[in-house]
Amino acid sequence: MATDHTRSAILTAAERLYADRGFADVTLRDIVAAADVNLAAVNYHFGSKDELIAELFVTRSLATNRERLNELKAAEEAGGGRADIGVVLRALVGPTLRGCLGPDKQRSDAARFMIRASIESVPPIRKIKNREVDHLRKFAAAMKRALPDRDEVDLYWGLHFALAMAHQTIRDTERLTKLSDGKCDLNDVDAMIDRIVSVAAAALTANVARSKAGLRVSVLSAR
Amino acid sequence: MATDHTRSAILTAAERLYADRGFADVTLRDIVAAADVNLAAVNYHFGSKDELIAELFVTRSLATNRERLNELKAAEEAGGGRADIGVVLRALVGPTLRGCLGPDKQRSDAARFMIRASIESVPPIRKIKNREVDHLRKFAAAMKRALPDRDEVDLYWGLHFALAMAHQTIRDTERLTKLSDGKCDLNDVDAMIDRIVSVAAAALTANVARSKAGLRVSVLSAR
DNA sequence: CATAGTTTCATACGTCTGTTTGAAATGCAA
DNA sequence: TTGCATTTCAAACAGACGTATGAAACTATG
Repeated sequence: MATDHTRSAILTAAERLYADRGFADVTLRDIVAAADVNLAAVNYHFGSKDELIAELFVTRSLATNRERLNELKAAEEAGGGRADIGVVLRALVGPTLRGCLGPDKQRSDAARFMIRASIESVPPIRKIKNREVDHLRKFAAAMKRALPDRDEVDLYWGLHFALAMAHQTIRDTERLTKLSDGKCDLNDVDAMIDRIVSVAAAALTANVARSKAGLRVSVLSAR
Repeated sequence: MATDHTRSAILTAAERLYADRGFADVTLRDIVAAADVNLAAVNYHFGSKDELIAELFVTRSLATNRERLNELKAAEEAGGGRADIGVVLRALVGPTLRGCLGPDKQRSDAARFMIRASIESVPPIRKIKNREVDHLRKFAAAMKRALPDRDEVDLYWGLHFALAMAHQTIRDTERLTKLSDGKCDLNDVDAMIDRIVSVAAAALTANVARSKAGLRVSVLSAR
């Protein structure tokens, strides 16, 4: 009651299980067993399984977005209303990557839960997820401020690619580890963030002098 | 019998449904309804649901890998045993991207099925998927031949990022379309492949003159 | 045509799912 | 304590799932 122990035990257990095993493989009975509460407690406290998932998602979604925007805002204020493109991208992918791969177990569950949610499309989440676009628009705007001369479409692609690299890196660490025989160090989170940000930033800045057509042709001609 | 109509109808319907809606949401009853065959036909022809999925995956996996390797081989032979890095990356991501987003409906189902399979980790597939690493090793080797001076670890990351951008682009076309208000054209598949390949290639070549440390610091200092 | 082998079909089985129920337990105010 | 509201609990529910069964329909060989 005071802290509603049962309720939060369910949330914690559910988040961890969903993060570890995905939505499809986890049943309410798994969750209540992990939380050590009665089966009916879920429906009593949350109404339904879907509402439990939805609550988990909105909570974490708001937290992630807040963290990203704080980092962005701090950077832009420090730069007098404009931040370097690398810093903008870092604010975008940093929180999630640090969360997923950092040492904090609770944060890791939370971040990995969000990755699952962004991949496995479960009905209660799908409805809410549209808001994410509004959130990303703020980053697109910051990127535009960082690179005012850059074609808008390039910026959207850059943002898209940055998120793609971050998500795939979290989701499929196993394959990269195997492929590289462990040479790609996935424990050094900061180095990894640097790598992703620098690739995305390079894609947006390296050839700003060249024309778009020139870039295209140089690749096309290699076919 | 002659063509085993029932068997192939099941395969076709299953592939389309799994591609559209994912593994979790599709039941055998959905599949047999779409294929217009009897429920028991699945177990009669394939043994079990898992074996059906496995057959689907193995078939498509082999086909994709063959297509990629053909493209790589042709390019390397044309270049006297060595292909430009852009061409190697194109052979890696091209077949899947063209398959998923191209006009051919059957191919699109097949490619999108493979994307689902690479994301939603269902037991019958997980076991087989380890072979993919062996397949990717061949591309890592080709990349090494294209860029012999480049640090091995950078190449693995580059390969990883190229696949990441390709997969995310296929999986989440909706978000990018919304974010860009339709300005990012996802129908022009070739332009999209160019974009992904050029970003990945740029990440691997643009700063070959600079030291790795230099690149890192330039980004780190922007924090 | 008759017969053996293959394929289809309706139907049912057992299990697992999310949800509901009504009683028991608990906490707290008067 | 008594009384009332909240929370827990064991048990059961209806429905959906993958799978199994045995009879019917079909195909093709002798």
